[in-house]
Amino acid sequence: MSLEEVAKRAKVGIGTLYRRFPTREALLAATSNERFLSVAESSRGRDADHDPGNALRKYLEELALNTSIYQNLAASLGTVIECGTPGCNAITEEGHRLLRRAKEAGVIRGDTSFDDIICVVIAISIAVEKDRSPESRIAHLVDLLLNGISVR
Amino acid sequence: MSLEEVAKRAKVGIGTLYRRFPTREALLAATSNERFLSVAESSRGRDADHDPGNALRKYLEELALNTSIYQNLAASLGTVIECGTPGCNAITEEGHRLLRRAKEAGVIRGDTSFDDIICVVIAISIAVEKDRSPESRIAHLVDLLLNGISVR
DNA sequence: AGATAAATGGAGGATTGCTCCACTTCTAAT
DNA sequence: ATTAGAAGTGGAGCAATCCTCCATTTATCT
Repeated sequence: MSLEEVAKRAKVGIGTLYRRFPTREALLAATSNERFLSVAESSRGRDADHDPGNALRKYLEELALNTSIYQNLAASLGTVIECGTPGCNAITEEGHRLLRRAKEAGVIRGDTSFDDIICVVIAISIAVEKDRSPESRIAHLVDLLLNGISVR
Repeated sequence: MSLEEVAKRAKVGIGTLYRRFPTREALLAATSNERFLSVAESSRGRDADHDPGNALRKYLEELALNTSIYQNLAASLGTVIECGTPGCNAITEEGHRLLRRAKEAGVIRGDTSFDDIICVVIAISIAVEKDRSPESRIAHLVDLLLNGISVR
């Protein structure tokens, strides 16, 4: 979808669109803001049950699901997530928090970074972007991330 | 890099470029053909030592490394790899073979598909695309894929 | 040589991104 | 109510790129 088309549908001029959202990423971030806020919020609620491993798993699944909804969001997630909207900040903070707690609880390897995780969420989102109901595939891929493909 | 620029540097007209490589992916595939052939070949040689787990690991590392070399190849790897050049076919066949052997040897989960693996190779390649010497980061991410982020 | 086939180059239409500035609307001070 | 200045808006238009189409050149065959 071209930005001219976006402007037309929003019934504003292309100049106005560019002033409000200087980059495509800014527009995507704004579009996903509430969605991201709600992912972060429901994750915060879940953590109350003191199961850091499961909380992390659910967070990853929901983030991947919400990232795969808008075409082309997945590929730019790395940039989008750094653009400072409340939703992006909430997602980032919550991710770091979950990772820290999971490490403290000893259920996650110490050498795992938030970047590692975002990298895999991007991959999962790209992979399922065209699926109609991607939930089960996402669950499978998140499971691969958590447990690896090796037999235990 | 625009395709006009590619044509100019190759000293052919833009029409000729398009006839020989109808899509960007075809051009990328042709560019990477020898590289992919050599990855597949060295992987075949390695398998002689009857360590399927290690052979798979090396294959993944080399594929990710060679995919991250050309800017923008990573994001289209899924399409590129299906385009039928000898290199792409060799990579695909070798990947399936390694996966089958590793499963037979009981070192890889049965529910892991070749698509799952390409998906993660894409992610890894995108993540390290801008790194100067990505080898160690690739090794880390491949290790995450193989062993998961959970503590064992 | 002449006819036919194959390959080539690049002009040009279409799309999209993005800037710039003439114009409109709002704000607030008198 | 008037008006000067600030803030906001719209869209014309340039630049970049993609890709098609066909006049021309080059190769091949008899």
